[in-house]
Amino acid sequence: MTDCVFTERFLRDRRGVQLEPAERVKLEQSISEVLTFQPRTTIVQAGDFLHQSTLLIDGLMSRYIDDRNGMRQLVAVHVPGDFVDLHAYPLKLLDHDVATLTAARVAIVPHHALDTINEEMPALTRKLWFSTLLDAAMHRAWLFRLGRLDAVGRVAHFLCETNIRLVSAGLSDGRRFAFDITQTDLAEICGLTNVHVNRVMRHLREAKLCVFRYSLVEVLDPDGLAARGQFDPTYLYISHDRVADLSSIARHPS
Amino acid sequence: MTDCVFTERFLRDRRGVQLEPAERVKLEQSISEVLTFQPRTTIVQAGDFLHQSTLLIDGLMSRYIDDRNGMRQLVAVHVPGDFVDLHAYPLKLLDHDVATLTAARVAIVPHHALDTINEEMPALTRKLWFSTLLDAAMHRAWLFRLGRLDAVGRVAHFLCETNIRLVSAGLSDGRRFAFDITQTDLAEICGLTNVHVNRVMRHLREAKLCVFRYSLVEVLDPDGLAARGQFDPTYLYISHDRVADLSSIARHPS
DNA sequence: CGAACGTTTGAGATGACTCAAGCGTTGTGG
DNA sequence: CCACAACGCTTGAGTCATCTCAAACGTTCG
Repeated sequence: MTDCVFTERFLRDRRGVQLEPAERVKLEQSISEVLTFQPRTTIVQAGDFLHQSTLLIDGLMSRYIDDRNGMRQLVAVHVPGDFVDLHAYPLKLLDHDVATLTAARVAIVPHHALDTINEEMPALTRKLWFSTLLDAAMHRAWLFRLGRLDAVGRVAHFLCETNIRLVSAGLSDGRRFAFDITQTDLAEICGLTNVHVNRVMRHLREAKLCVFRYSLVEVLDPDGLAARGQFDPTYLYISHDRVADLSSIARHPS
Repeated sequence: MTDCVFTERFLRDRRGVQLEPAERVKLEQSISEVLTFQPRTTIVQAGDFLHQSTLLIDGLMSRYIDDRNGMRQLVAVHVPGDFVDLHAYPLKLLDHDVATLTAARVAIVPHHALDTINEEMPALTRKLWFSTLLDAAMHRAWLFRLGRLDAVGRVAHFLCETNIRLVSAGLSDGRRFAFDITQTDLAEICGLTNVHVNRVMRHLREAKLCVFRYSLVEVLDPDGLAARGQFDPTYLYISHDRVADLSSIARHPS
């Protein structure tokens, strides 16, 4: 019996797509190897033809698009449990780069294994499909953030999103979480300059909403931060019962 | 033999996912009805539980998120051939609204028909999956646009994208296309105010890059417009041979 | 200890916004 | 057929959020 340690966090707490035990075993058996990468390592370049996808086990990863002048826009940040580039399975090549932010441990899933799942396990296929659409839903929330929020709102919204995702992954207690990225990363996420992100962080600190220092995010006022960022977690498709837990965790952190 | 008039444009010219005749027939047979909507009609509200998806046959549609103050951010614009809310099949409920921009004719595909495809036609399922990931790739291009381009660049980028998509759909000759949306729509797409979009359009006109008037977009200088918007169409996954056609069409419009 | 990197602050420039008004076009009812 | 309302487009003036450039400071690591 396979020990399902690698896929443990995949689709955890997501509405209506809990994996059946057999599905989880199948997925675990689809892993060909487990690799460790250094921080800031590019693992996929835009345009590469891919024969495998990457499930993040530990650490943080990003996906990004660079412009002609070396400016960078992050289009996703990935936390443990995310199937980072599963979309490369139907797409075959990507329109963006994929890199680690921190040191990261990942499970490699060859596309021929996904072919087998696609042929033989339609229900699991639909759950994998769901997981790529969760990323698309996050893209849309990011579009809202960039298009309609001011600088403080954008950072607040992003921090709320990350907090909830990390609670789901068991890596935040709803009030504090380790988050080893720089203010420049935050700028590339929120479409701002690093200088302005610094001023935004000071504002959030002085407003007693959130402190981010020494790679640690402390959410002082979850409701206030969510209000400032107009954050509504519906798009994360967290199970209803789990959402209730999250609010209570945020009020009474362990 | 079913006449495949409704799905004709679906995945047309997309790299590596041409539909087999049997797949096209299956898809066509999955359509339960064909409906016509007035302009500016909301057809799905965020949070609705959905049992069907919508394939756009004629007209323009949009997907959008509204903020707390009535500001709106469009997250997608759909052209004929787009399977507008296919992602509702795995997701079951959406995180955003869906509405027509112009009058629109759509084909309705019940989810139980997609269940059959999911169970019996894994190759077609993967192509449907691909089509939802194409939308995700467009989301990412939009994130780049909002995060890293200035106002003129954002509008230029969007017009380039729309031009290429409409060429693929057979609705642009690469130089001119009918596009019945307002400057306020353009503002909600590009994260700007309608007043500023007006100034941007004047700039594009005076720079002899593009004129948008009377619901008609005229691309005066395709290469110049693409350069101004840092537009690279790779993310649209257009077939290679077709891309060559497009460039030549742009140079010698029919 | 020095180099590299990330954070913080200041001053000045600028792109986009807000508010306000006028204009053009379209559709409708008297 | 005209009048008017509704809507979208255009322009101007002034404000403000964010950017740019520059320098200093703190932290980490070899």
